[in-house]
Amino acid sequence: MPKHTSSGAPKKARWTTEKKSAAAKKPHRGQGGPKTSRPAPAGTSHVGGREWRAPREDRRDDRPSFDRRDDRGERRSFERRDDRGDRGFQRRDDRGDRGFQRRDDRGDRGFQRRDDRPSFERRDDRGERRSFERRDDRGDRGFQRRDDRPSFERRDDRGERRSFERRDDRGDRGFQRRDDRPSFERRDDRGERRSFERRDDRGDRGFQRRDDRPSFDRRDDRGERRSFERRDDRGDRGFQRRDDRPSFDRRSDRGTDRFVDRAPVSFEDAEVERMDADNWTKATRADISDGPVEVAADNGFAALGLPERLVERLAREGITTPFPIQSATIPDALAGRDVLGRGQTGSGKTLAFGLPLITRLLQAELPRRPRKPHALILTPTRELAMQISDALEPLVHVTGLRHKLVAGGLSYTTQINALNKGVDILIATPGRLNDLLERGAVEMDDIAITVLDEADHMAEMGFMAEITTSLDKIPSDGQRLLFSATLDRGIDTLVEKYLTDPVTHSTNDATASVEGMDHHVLLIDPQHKKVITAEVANREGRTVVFCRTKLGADRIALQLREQGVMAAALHGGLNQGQRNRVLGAFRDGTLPVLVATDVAARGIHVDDVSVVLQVDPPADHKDYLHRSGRTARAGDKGTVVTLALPHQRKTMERQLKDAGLDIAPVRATPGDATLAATGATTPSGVAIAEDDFQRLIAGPKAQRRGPAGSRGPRQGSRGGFRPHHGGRDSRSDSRGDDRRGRRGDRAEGLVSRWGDDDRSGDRPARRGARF
DNA sequence: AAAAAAT
Repeated sequence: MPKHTSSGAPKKARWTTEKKSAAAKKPHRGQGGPKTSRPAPAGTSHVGGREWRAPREDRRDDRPSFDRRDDRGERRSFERRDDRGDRGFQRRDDRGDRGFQRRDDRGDRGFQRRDDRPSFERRDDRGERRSFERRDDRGDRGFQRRDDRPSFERRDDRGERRSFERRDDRGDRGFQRRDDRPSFERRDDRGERRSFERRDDRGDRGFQRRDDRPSFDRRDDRGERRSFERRDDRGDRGFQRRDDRPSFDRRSDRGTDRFVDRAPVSFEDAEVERMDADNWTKATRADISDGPVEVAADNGFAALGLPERLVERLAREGITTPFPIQSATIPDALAGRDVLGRGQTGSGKTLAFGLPLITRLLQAELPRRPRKPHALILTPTRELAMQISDALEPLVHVTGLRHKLVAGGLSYTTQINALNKGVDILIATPGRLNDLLERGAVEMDDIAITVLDEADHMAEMGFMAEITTSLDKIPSDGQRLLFSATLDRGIDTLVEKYLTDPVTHSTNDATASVEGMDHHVLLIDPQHKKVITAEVANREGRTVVFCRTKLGADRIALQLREQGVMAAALHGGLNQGQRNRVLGAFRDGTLPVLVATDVAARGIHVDDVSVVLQVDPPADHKDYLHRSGRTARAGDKGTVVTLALPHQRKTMERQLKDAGLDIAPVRATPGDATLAATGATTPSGVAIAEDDFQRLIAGPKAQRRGPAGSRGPRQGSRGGFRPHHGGRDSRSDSRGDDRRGRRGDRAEGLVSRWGDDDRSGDRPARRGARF
């Protein structure tokens, strides 16, 4: 029915394609139009006036695992108990609260929920309530899973057994889960410890908390000091665990055996690695103890109607003049309108949606409620989610709001705990978000603002089903912001389904982003690819090499190292710890060449990438623009080199045209002048020692024990990776009081350095670029 | 093909 909910645009090409493929995979389910009717009035401020959605049924059914845990209380520490009692009450309140409204609401949501459960009623209800998409989605997912999985080789192996049961009785999952996840318990332990530590910290932070103590909790969520304390605690925790539940330890150890090919063999190693990964947002805490900052009378952000606190915080970093995309979208977004924003790569889209989002939440003064965030920012990759989280952190911080990063590869515990405590802004990747939704750890009832970053990418096949799963749970009267450097028709389905009377802001043409760049398309012979790649990559400054596959990335990185160019691969086949370390090292400057799949194609900001080298041509012109956009950020210069084999020439020419570039491919051979013109030089040819490389990207366990194979001679705690103390380079920190000093010390790991260098005020050239 | 959840 509601096919014409929103403005015009009746094209359904994408939809059809998607439908087709879904139907092909899952023949038993019919097709249906997009559901979600959006009765919502357009363009009004929803946030303030919005009623709280009646949550739903008792959680008990939905989240057996939690209840179970509660029941099991024995092991719980004291803190835990307090915690529990606390939570118990809250929950009950919640429930009671809902009592009345729930009924109204039930038709709406209560049932949906039930669908997730294995119960019978569900079937009855489902037919109607359930959107078709949802079903397709589900079937789809089942299939996709299988197809998709191969790439996650490891998981495949691991999941083998499970996949059986899983698939057949997905609804049953609740039960299996119980058996399956001993590790949660362990994590519970971790959680406990944290609350312990928290206490110690409390005194520490008394000051900042006065307002409504966002900092305390937020920090807690982020585990900021964890890396710090962890060290002291480590042994401790080990013991506790052993005493408490040896059986679980054993089990999980067994579990990690499946990671045969990887360094961490023990559970502890894996866990430490996880924690490390989860740890890296932490270093970016803003320091609010700094004195007030002059906000110039002509501050452009103030003029846009943003609150003083935000304006001041931005000014503190030298950000006083909004970029075009920001000037264009912020007023409309502040007014509560749905926005489609297209701004060139590196043009500050994060702030364009981040600032109005924060502002509106601030104005709305929504009560913070467990598991019910008020805003959601969805991104296609974990790294991007982290980057956004870090970029917004200081702004969220000064407004007393809380945000939380919810993404795969990071600990569930911190995420769930944070959600339970109440979070305003959720920054998420689709998979983990859906996971947490299924677990009942997060609910969308109170989401008032939704942002889709890289929206066109999210609208592509592989993502669509997953994001609609989440988006369908969001009240339809909220505000929605879709952003990307390339917004094409692919997003029509999304726009139609989820946006109401959107305003489109397109600053420049999508191709304007390429202006600061030199583009070279080199026609080469296959046998020269390896050498030419090395020559182009061997230069001053940072280089990002893009290739099509994960194996390709690994191989090319290896080949580069063999030729004397220090390079490391970044792709989704690595665990999060590895991903973080590699990207951290690249941001850091310790790794000059990053060889990445398209995981790094969008949104990732690294300063001073001088060259983007595309060893494999991009899939389409949009990818060309996004990949290229890793260089020449925020007005900087950059070079883009694309290698094309003879048979790829035509494709490349078309892409260049579509991208609006007037570039002709030129022939190139190793050592040739064309190459030199791009800054290429001949590498030493002396292979980089594997040890040196490993040290560069080694995880914390390698620090303690050495690499998996040669774990004999100890390499001191200063293996280059984690200069825990000292080793602080001179970068950054235009403002440094003792507090920052402390933070710097403990945040020195490569991993936890995200926005750090970006954030320093002494790099005017790139000011604001990280946003 | 990649990405996004894997206890």
